[in-house]
Amino acid sequence: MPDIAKVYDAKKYEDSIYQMWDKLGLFSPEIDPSKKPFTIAMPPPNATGTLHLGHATMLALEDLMVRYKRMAGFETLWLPGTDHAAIATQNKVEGILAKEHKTRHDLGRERFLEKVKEYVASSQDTIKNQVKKMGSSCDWSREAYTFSDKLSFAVNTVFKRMYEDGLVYRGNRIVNWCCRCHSTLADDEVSYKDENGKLYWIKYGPFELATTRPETKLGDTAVAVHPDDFRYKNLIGKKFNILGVLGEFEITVVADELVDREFGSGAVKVTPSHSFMDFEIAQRHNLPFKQIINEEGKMMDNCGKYAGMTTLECRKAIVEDMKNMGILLKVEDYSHKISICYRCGTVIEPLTSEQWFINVNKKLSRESWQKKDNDLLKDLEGTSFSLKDIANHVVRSGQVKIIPDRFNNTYFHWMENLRDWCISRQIWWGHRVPVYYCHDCHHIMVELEPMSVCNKCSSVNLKQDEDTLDTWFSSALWTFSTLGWPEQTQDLKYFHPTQVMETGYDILFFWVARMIIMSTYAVGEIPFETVYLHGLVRDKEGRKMSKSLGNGIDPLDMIDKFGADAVRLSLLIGTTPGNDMRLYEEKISGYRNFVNKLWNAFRLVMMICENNAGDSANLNLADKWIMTETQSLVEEVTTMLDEYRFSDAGSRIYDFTWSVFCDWYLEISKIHPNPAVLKYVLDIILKLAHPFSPFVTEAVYQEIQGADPNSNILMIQSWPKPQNDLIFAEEAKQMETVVEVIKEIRSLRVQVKVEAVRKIQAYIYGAEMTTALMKKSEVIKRLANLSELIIAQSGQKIEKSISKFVGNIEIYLPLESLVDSAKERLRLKKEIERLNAYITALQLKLNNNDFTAKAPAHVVELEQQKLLTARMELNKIEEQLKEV
RNA sequence: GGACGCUUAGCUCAGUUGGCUAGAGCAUCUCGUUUACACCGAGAGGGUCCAAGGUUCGAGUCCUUGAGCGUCCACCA
Repeated sequence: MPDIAKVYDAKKYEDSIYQMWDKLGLFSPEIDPSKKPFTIAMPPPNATGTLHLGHATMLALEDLMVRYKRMAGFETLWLPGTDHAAIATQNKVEGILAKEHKTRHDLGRERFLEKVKEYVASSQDTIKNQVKKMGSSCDWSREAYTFSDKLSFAVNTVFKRMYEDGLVYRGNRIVNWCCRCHSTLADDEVSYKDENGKLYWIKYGPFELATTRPETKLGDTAVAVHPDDFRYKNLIGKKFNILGVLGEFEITVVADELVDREFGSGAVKVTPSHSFMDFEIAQRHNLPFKQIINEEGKMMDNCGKYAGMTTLECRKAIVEDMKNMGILLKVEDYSHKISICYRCGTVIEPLTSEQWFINVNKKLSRESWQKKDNDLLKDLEGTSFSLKDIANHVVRSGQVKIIPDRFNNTYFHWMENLRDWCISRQIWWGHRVPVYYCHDCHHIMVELEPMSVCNKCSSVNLKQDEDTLDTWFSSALWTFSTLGWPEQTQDLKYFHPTQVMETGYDILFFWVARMIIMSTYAVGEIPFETVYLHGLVRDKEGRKMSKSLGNGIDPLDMIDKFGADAVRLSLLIGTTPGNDMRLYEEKISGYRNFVNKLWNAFRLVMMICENNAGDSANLNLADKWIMTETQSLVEEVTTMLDEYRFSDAGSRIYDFTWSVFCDWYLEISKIHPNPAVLKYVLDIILKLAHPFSPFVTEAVYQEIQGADPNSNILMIQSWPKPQNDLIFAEEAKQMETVVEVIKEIRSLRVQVKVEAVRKIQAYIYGAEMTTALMKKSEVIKRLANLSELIIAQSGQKIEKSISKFVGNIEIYLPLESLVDSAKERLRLKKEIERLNAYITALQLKLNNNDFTAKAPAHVVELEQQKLLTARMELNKIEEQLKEV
């Protein structure tokens, strides 16, 4: 073996192995109706992004599932792609322009978009190559991009259909406005942060009331109180002239349940145009709307001397003026949460604006939902349903299963409280709203393709809507737009609905929920059967990784340092769905060690096989044991993978490989080699481990085959099945005893401080295990470092020795010179003490009639067995104590 | 204000319908280079499983309450 390195060199293998798989076209499935498909639509990373640990986690998990299913015989499609990431990308390019002291307005819409396109094109390959670095076996021939012509067509198609169904509408309503991004945001694109602000108490006509935003007073049109609030009952319905900083203005007093009597004075000033709650109250009570803040976040012309100020400047000025007028009663410290933009952190300005919305409550008929012959509406009563109803139903009825299931509640809660989804954005980078306005006849047209002539009056004086669509609108179509929809392609028919959607729980709402809404509506199918949610990767202290903290780990650095397999394993093992995980270098290096262990196991197997002829027919005790262990390994790992218990499956393989195969079977093989068995077990390990660590397993698989021109590829081998004819329960048990005996001798040696190099004698009285022990006497001798081993069924106690009893088996190490009788007696007494406590506990349990009557028979039997064994050991020790 | 999660060895975490003298990796200590691997081997120490109640023959596991930490959601101006 001179040519195979002692240390596995990930760099030497990973890229070339990936290229080999790719070149052979192994990532692309065939459409084969005789086989079941397994499909995952990869959550598309931002086209201009770089790989972070969230991506790495996602890729490791999905590649694991996909590789497993591929080997298990499914036609497996993992469809990759990128997202145009409207706001995020536009912000990036604007940032670049800012360095040249330019804004997008300096360039104009067209040139700016050119620039973004260029930028995307130049950076798109980066993320793609990084995805490949992880070993992702995704089908690049079907790669998609949310802003490609095909997917844009799908976007327009859905928009048009929704418009025709009355689900998309244009309305002047209150929206979240980010002044920096200069755009609306959906409700869930708003984050919150704590702020230590002030609560201002104002004299307000007959009221005294508290507000955090005195500047909005300029837009007040009402005061609201709780309908049952006796303090204000006689004021309800009346109108008052309020003294304000710009003179008097009129308000109406309305009663609304939304008002909290406990807060402040129980009276709220109502600013319909700049507060969600106030907007709702105003709508209910037909109150006038008065917009005072514009889209730049500045006070409008109707604000007199305050016009042109930012809201904060205005707040300062108004507070000062109110103080001077004597209508500011007091100012209290007040900490509360303010809403900020999730992209840039700017404070959100709620304002009313003309926007496009998706109506989530409008009901459509049963027929319009049932587009396909499937179970979509199964067990659903009623004749018409809203987007919300159906999205709720498919999860409630179990058609879409969320792992872990506690996220069901979160999902339902969100869905039930969902308000109409504002989908128009005032940024330029994104799918332009496919609506055209005729300036001559005022006809409004929703079109799939760009149009230039009014289809009603033939005027060419048309203008397309300036706005673009929320980036999540296009990603919501991801599972089907990527398969060719609205065309009824073979891909769509075969691969949709997809089987698994794997993503972080942080985008359950942004994305997962919206995919369910869009797929059920547009295709009439659920988008996926199972949602597997992974947690966030945190640092060793449990903190979020961030640039400012400098605690981020770059997965690419880690791949460079430890190899992709090690990175994958560190993200797969020791983690549970839906829970955050911690990652740090020591963890990754630990799995790098495992990868190397596997590599060296292969080297040893090769060495042994080179020097020994195969003798597969004749299985010895150890062979039968490892065969038996291997069968249960296969069975358990398969079950765990089927149950999405990836961490369990991974650690099971890890433990078997290291602690069973390497520590025992390989050591035994140095004495009693059986090449056929060695190769068989190694082959199983490679197959089972392949979905977790594809590179090293494939590298080994290829090395084993050497220069064979017809060599096989591990990636497409069949997943192993447990073979009943290779299970030898009796022999496995015997071998376990042999292992235990060796462990005990080793332990005894250290206890009495026999130098490691010194070979000693041992007597073993094996009782019913004698034959088995004899068969493996050579192994015991070598692994326990013995000079001489005497095995008998039974015999005399050996004086001046240290002893240990494994059930009925007696072990003596005659070490006259080393045995300190006093110490040995003490050791034995301690053993007796421990055993006595144990036996007492067991007896107590077994003497309890309730236990024997109520516990299952096998549990009782197990406890009895334990007692029997403990008693045997106790007897032996007590006898031995006399000899010392 | 609601909902959820976490709390198990010094550290990071497993522990699947209750059956556990509670496990792993890292770290620590002792010893070690015989045909793979020092990215290694052998052995050892280390835990009232957050607290208090309850259900049960039996609780790390189920229920109730509480504490600490964390996350998400919501129209408290």
